[in-house]
Amino acid sequence: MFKKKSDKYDFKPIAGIDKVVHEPARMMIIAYLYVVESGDFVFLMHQTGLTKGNLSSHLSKLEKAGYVEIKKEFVEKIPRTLISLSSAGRRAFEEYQENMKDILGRFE
Amino acid sequence: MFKKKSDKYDFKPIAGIDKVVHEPARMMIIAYLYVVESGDFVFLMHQTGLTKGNLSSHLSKLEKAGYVEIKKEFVEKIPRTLISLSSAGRRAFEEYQENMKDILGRFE
DNA sequence: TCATACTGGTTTGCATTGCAAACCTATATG
DNA sequence: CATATAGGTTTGCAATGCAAACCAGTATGA
Repeated sequence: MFKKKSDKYDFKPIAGIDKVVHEPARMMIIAYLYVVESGDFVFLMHQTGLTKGNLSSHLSKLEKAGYVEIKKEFVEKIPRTLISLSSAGRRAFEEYQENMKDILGRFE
Repeated sequence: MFKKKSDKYDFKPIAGIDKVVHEPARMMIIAYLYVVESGDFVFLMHQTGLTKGNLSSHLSKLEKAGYVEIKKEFVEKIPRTLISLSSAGRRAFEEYQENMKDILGRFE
């Protein structure tokens, strides 16, 4: 997304940051999924500290962006929502990291 | 803001990110002011690519947070708005950088 | 001289968020 | 069978980001 050899004092690229990832609540979700590969709804709720309503809507947003895959399965008649990062989500998060590091690196 | 020796897989601190700095438009503004010490309204408008309405409201928000100081002076009868980062703003930005680097550093 | 345009902003209005409370459905429990 | 609990989704609201509309002062020009 950013140019490789960007002008050190051109900060306009900051405006192009991926807001789906940038939002802290979603960043937490993505960060967890990035390291654990897959987690269920309740796990994510506890790890992130988000309320369930909040978590639910952020997951919807991530799903609409194509960043997570949501599979609902039944375990002993109890529904279980399994969430995992899609390859697009993984890529988006890695790009986000690069962009942020690029920006932050300019102040050293 | 974050603990020094944070658990590598505890991402809750992400939720504590300073949203005043985190918002891309304001991050641009702060980034410029961080390196140039002081700039006027028109300069910031061009450097950030923000519309003036947008810039104006973000500056108000930064001022209310105590992150910038705004001085209005007259130069040859023409009003000139000079904006500079306050020490609190400078500190906030540095803390933000540390926090983000801490987080991003966990995925290497 | 009065209108017209430009510069430098601020305010207003709207569409989009993030958030939690309220709600829904299904299973367990007294 | 009432009531609680688990696992989510939907609803309602307050706060945001954004640009269009507005406003004041200065220069231009017929």
